Amino acid sequence: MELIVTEKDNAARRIADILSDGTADADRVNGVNVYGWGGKRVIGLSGHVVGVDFPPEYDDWRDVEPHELIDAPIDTEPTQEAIVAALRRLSRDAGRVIIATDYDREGELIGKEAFDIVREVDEHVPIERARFSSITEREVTEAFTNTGELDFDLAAAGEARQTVDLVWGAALTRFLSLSAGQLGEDFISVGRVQGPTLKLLVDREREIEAFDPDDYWELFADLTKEAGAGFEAQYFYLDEDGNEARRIWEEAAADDAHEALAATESAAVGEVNRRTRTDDPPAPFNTTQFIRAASSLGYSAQRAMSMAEDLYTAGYITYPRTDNTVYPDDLDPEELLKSFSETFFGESVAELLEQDEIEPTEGDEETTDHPPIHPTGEMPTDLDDDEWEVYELVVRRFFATCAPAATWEHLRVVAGVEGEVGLPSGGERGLSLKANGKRLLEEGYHSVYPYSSADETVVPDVERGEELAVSDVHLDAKETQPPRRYGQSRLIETMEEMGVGTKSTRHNTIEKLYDRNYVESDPPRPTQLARAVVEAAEEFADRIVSEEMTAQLEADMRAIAAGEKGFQEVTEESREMLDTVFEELRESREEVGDHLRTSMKADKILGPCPECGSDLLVRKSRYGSYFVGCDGYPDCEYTLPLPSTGKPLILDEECEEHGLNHVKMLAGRKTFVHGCPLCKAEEADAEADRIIGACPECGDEEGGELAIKQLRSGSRLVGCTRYPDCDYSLPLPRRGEIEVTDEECEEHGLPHLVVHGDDDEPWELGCPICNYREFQAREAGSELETVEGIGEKTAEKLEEAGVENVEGLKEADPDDLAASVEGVSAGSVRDWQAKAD
DNA sequence: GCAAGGTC
Repeated sequence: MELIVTEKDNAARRIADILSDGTADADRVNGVNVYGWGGKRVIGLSGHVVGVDFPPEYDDWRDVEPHELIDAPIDTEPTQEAIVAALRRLSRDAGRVIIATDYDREGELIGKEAFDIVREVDEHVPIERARFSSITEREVTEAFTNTGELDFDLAAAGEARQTVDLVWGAALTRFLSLSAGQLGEDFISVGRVQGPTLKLLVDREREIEAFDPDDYWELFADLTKEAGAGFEAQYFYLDEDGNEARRIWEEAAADDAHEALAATESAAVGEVNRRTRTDDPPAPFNTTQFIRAASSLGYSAQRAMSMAEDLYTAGYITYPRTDNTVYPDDLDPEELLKSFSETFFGESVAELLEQDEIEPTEGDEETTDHPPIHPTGEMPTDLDDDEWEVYELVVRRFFATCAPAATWEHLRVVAGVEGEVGLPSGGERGLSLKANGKRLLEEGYHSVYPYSSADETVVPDVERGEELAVSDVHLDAKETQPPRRYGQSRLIETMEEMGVGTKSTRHNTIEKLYDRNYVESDPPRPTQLARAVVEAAEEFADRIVSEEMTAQLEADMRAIAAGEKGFQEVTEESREMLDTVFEELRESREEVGDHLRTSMKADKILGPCPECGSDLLVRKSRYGSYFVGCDGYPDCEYTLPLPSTGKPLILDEECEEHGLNHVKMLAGRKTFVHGCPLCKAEEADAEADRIIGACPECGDEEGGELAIKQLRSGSRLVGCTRYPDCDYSLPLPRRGEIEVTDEECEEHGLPHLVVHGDDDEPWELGCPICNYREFQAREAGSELETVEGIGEKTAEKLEEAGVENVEGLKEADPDDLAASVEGVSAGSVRDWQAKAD
C-alpha cells in the first residue's frame, strides 16, 4: 500500500480526489479520515501532531529554579494521539510513504514529525517528499510523479526555533510569575513574539503620554465665481525651507492674516494646475491585508479569521493563512470570473469580461505554500449576514485584482489677495489661498470594489486671472495630536513588517495579550502590568522584547537550512545568551517582583476608600464574581458590589463626588457602562427597602412586609422584611429604575410597578405577584412544547386534559390520552414519549 | 498552569 501524508484533512481529501480522478472513498481509521483507492491511502494531519516540552519532573514551578530549564532535556510527545495512532497503524501496511505537507519551513518540520513516526514502525520503508504550491490537478500530478527527499536541514531549522522559543519563553515566564507570586491562572508571560508586540503597544503609550501638544491655527475662506460656483480654500505660506505650510504657529500672526483676509472682498486666481493620476487596483489578499480590509468593515482580527476559516472549510474561499500576494500560474482568472456570471455578481463580472485582456495585479511577496486568498468559484447558499459580508469582500477583492486602474484628475487652484500684512513667513506681500480638488475620470476597479474610497472633492473650473469673491472667512484654533494607538489590524501589519509572528499566529498573539491582562479595550491599550513586564525585560532581558531576536533567529534558521550551521550550534549559542541574562536577573528577583506586583495593583485601583482612605480595588471573589474591596482588608472590610454580567474595565473618567474611577462591564454585545460603583450602591440603597405592602405569607400573623431589595450580587427582588425567617420573594428585572405607582392591584393589594430602562421606553410591570404568576404560567405552558412534535395548540389541549408537564406526559397512558384529546392518536403520544426521553 | 507554530 502507498501512504500519502498531508498537513490537514482538507488537503488530504482534495489530493485524493485529484490523484484518484474522483474515485477515492472516505474511510475512518481510529476516528481519523483516510481517503483510499486502488492501493493508495491519504491521511491528513492537523498541523503539528507532536509537541516539545520539558519532562514531567520539571512541571512544578516552585520546585524547579527557572534557570534550570535552560539546560533541561526536551521531549517530543504526541499531542494528537488519535492521528498519531492512525498514522502508526497505516504505516505498518505501507510499502511506500509520500510526505505531502505544506511547502514551507513549518510544513517540512511537520513532515519530519510524520517521518519519525513512520520510522518507529518501519525502519526501511521508502519515504519521499512531494512539493506543490497549490492544490491543482497540474501541480499535484507533477509533484507526485517527481517526488524528492525530505529536507532535513530545513526541518532542523524549524526544530531550532521550537527549542529556542520554549527555553526562553518558559524560563522567563516562570521567572516573572514566581517573582511576583503569580502562580495561578494569572501567570505573567513573555516570549519571542508576544514580547516585541507588547513593547510596540507600550512604546506607543509612552509617546502618547509624553506628548506635549502645540497650538496652531488654520485659516479658511470660501471663494465664489461670478456664476455662483464656490469652493473652500485654505490659506498657506512658504516656511523657512520654502515649503508650503498651512499651520500658523503664532496666534498674533494668525490674527493678522485673519483680519487681512476678512477685510478683502476678492482674490485673483494665480495658478491653475491639472494633472491626471492613475490609481492602480490593489494586490491580491494575503492574510494581513484581508484582516485589514475586514477590520474596516468592523470585524476584529480574530473574528475575521474565524469567519474566513469557516468559509474555507465550506469550500467557498481558498486557504486563509497565506503570505502570498501573487496568483499561481495555473489560476485562470477569466475562468474563475466566468463562474460568477450567473450569480449575484453577474453585473460586475460582465463589466470585467469586457476588457481585452485580464492581467491580475501582483503583490511583492510570492511564496510556495498557498495561493493568495481568493474565492473558489463555488457559490455559497447558507451564509449568515456577517459571513456573506466577508465572503463578498473576498470575491470583490479578486474582482478588483482583475480590474483596470482608475484615473483621477487632480486640480490645484491658488488664488492671491493683494495687501501689506504681517505674515507668518515674515512680512511677505499678499496672502495666498489654495484648494485641491479631485475628480474620478475613469472609475476602473472602484466599480467592482466599493471598499476603497472613491470620494471626489469638487473644485470648479477656474481660469488664471479670474476674480473670485471671498466670503465666510474663518480661523480655526487647533492643537497637534499625539500619535494614535495601534488598532488590531495596524498592529498585525506592523508585526508583519518587523517579521514577528506568522500569518497563522499574529491574530492569536493579540488575543493572548488580552488573556494575560496586558491590554484592555479596543484599540488595545496596555495595562500597568504590561508596562512593568516591558520595563523589567528592557532592563534585564532586552532580547525578549526586541524584534532583533526574531531577526537573529531567522538568520540562524536560514543558515541551518543552507547547511552552514547546525541545530546544536544555534541552540547552544542561544542557551548561553539566556544563561547570561539569568545571571543578572536572579539577583534582581525581588525588585522585579515588587514592581510587577505594584503595577498589577495599580491596574485595579478605583480610588480612595471612604472608610479608611486606602485604595479601593476591583477584586474577584472565590466564586468568580467581581466586587470592589479595600486594600486595607482585613483591617477594613469595606466593599461595594459590581454587576454580575461581564468583566470590569476601569475607565479614565472619575466620579466628581467620590473620586472613584467609573467602571465599564465588558460582556460582548451586552457591554455597558456601570459608572461610579459608590454612586450606584447609594442609588441602590435609596431604592432598597421601599415597602410596598404586607407579605402574603406572614403578614397576617407576624406583620412581615414586602420591600424592594437590592442584593449585594447586584440583583434585585421583592422580599419579606422578616428574611431570613420568612423567605417569600418575587423576582424583579435586573436593569432599570423601578417606580412604585399609586395604582393598586385589586387582587393582591400591591402597587403597580413601572420599570425605566436606560434607553428603552418605560414599561409597566404591574403587580409583582401577578407578574410572577404570568411568568410561571408561560414557563409551564412552554415545557410540553420542548418535546419535538408538540406545538402550542397541542400543548394547550394536553394541559386541558390534565397533562401538566413532560413528566406527566411520560407517565400518561397513550390510549387513555388519545381517547380524551381530540385529534391526538395513541401512536403520536408514544412518539412524544420516546422523544421526551 | 510556561513559547510559538501548525490546525479545527
